Amino acid sequence: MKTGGRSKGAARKDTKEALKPVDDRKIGKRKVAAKPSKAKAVKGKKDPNKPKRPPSAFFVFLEEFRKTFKKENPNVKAVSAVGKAGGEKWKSMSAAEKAPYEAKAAKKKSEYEKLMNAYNKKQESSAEQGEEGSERSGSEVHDDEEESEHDEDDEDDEE
DNA sequence: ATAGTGATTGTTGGA
DNA sequence: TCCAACAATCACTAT
Repeated sequence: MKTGGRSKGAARKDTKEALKPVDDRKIGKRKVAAKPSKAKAVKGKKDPNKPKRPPSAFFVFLEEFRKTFKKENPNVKAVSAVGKAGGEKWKSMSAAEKAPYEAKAAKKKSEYEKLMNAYNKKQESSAEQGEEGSERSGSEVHDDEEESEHDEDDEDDEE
């Protein structure tokens, strides 16, 4: 039944280029700017619910890659080495290989949205409501391996 | 001693 | 629409 349910995926070829304004153009140093967090955070309020950005598929792959890389190169002590090697390999991987990583990344995003929801709710609700250590709610997530990834659309459309 | 840096790409959110 | 900053990691280095 994918004849009718073909909403996203194809038909976005035109915007594809538009969506990709930068291929590998150096916009500048993406280095993280000053981080007045820790030192300042100590004084300011702590945001235990502050959801950090979900790791992209690349990071998911990188995490595993790091282990392998370090395992074969225990002498390498440069994060840049793993990053470069990982990035190179990542580009070498096919969409099919990245699929599982992307799937995981997709899930991470789902959780991120959920965390954000709670984070927003908290902020909107009240600054303090007595949850500083009063986390006693059985909100155990069911980590079932039930992924509904059955939307394998076309993957051959890569010029 | 603390925290910032270096390098990778992707994702997300803001302007 | 587009850009910019940040996500992990780990040893080193600067103040």
